[in-house]
Amino acid sequence: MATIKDVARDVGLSITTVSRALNNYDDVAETTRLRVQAVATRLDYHPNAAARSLQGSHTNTIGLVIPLALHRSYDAFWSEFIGGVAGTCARRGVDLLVSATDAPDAPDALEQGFQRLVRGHRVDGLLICDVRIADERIAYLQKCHLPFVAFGRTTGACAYSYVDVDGALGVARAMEHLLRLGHRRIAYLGVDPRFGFSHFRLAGYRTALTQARVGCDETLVRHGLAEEDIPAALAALLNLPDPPTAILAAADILALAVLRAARAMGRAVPDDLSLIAFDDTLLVQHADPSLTAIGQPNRRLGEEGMTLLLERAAAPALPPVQRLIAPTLVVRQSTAPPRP
Amino acid sequence: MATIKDVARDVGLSITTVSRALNNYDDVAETTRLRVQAVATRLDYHPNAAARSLQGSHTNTIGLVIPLALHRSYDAFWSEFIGGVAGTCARRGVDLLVSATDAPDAPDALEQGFQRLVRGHRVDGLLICDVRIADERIAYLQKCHLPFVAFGRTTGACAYSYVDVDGALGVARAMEHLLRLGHRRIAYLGVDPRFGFSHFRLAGYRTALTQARVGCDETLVRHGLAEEDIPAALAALLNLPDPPTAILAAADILALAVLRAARAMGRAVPDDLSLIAFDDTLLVQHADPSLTAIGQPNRRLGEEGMTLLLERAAAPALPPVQRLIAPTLVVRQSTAPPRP
DNA sequence: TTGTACGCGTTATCAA
DNA sequence: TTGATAACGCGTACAA
Repeated sequence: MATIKDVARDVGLSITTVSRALNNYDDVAETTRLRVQAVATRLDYHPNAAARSLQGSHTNTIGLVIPLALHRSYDAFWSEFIGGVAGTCARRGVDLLVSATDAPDAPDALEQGFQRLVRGHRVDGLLICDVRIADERIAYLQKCHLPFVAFGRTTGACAYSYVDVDGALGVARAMEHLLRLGHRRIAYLGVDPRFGFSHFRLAGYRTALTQARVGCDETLVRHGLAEEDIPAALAALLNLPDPPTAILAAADILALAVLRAARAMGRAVPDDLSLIAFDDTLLVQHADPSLTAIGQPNRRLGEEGMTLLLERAAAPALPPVQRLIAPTLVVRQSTAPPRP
Repeated sequence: MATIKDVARDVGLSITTVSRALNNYDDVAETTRLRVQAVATRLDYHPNAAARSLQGSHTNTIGLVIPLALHRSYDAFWSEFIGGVAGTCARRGVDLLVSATDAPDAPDALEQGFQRLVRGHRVDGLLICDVRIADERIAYLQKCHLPFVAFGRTTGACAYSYVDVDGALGVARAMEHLLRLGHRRIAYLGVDPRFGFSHFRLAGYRTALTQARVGCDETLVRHGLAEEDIPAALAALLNLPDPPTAILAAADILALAVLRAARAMGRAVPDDLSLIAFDDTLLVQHADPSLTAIGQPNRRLGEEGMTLLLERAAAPALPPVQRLIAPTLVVRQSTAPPRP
């Protein structure tokens, strides 16, 4: 592979001049620049990235930290998100280093690969995903003074940049839809609230009921659920003295499980029971009946996160930006007024 | 950030000794090694990756090239595949550089980012995805003498390493299942056969019929289809004088469209029409009736590809390995004997 | 067993 | 406008 030295020898100039010619310095004769460029092209010269980052102070590389055990690995979320991230990098000509590390609440999470990235000067900035409501990586990165953007947010107020879905707003819109239809007994089924997104969705549910002056009946709230817990949870809800007429399932997989369980129990959706899903995936769209759902723009989340990060990597002094993306409610066939 | 020089000064030894102590050379006193390690830890020293790759001849980094426009972005394929790739890298301590480039048949595909990786010495090896039946990247990489593994394969016989799904075998198993049920008129619906996977699935269909001495009726074959073409294609097939009794849809999205179109035309699956999908996604499993499908282990594909590549990056002289992964047929509710 | 000296490919500083 | 030289951090012949 040709180095700058080969080019210099071939064109009969010093290494210095070649470097400046190729980097568009303005103190080099135009004819010289042309000669140099011609030779560089002929020799198929490309600057060595390692030498560049060793000499300069930046690497032209950004790190993306994703969980090793991909939750939501069953749907298109990560495909779309990573597509957005990688596409943005490609357009800007930055390289993308992907590091899959253990879940951030694992005992030695900080010891994992992602520390290699920051301490080995591998990257100019980091986009960290799967942020938990308490996440020690935030403090660590702040201490390192490495530009970073979080996808997701902690609960504490803290001055760092993040992009996140406004889960509470999404839930609020869903609740508003149900309330307007006339529902007053609305149950909430969710996954582990230690996941940031789960936490904020649940919070949104409670807020929405309070603001609507309906009041939040905690017997209608079940979280920490997995798909297989749904039949029992639904049965318990429907056997209450004053059972819910609508259900908000804060993950698409849970919603589908509710649909199946309801059918097995002889309840029709939406006639006997309205149902809304969070996560507007193909699964939800293809269900029968198709489900009313809260959707988020996965690809755009990746794009926004990376755009924000690239700005900050270029100008680390920029103030933090905290951007909440509003989800959309898509009304389909699974919601209707409650039985009179 | 601490460099090796800081460690050397602090421990009162030369840079050389520190380097050897940390890299486990055996010509350094054990007590010295311990002292050095203690100081390195205390100073939070981590070797600079750029300096290492500049000095040595390798980068400890592997490149993954994915299409910029992710086909199959609607399902979990890329999530799972990338998860397998990234997990394997993480376990081996190699960094993963992801490059999203335009589709390989774009006019300037080779000019895209992925050339930066190979010519800028950014990586020790490359895993390229979305390989077409004719793909100029193969020849280019061979010329560069850069270790690489393809996910997917070209049609021409060529000595390079690849991992791919044995699409023909998958289809053969599906056909066998249908033939055993008694079907003789089996239609094939597929996407653009310029995609390698699509090409081999179609080939498997023809081979299976020939081997079963049923003969391949080309009027039952439609390819280059998208989801929206399905209603018309199905109508045309069912209006044939001797219509098919079973359909093999070589992509899950197509299969679901067939299911909907059949229902709209008043045909019951599987009573009037048997249906098999290729790609055993959640969508297919949750369909009603659930679909018999050919599945591939997406995560394992990523793991196998990266494992193969890491072997070759470590020992470039290793002979090429071409590994075909056998898909699995999962029989569900959408297949039954034809009406008598 | 340890230290000296050099080179990897590049850009920046300074002198010509 | 151009060139000689140093520096980035590390590994490694070779010498001590």
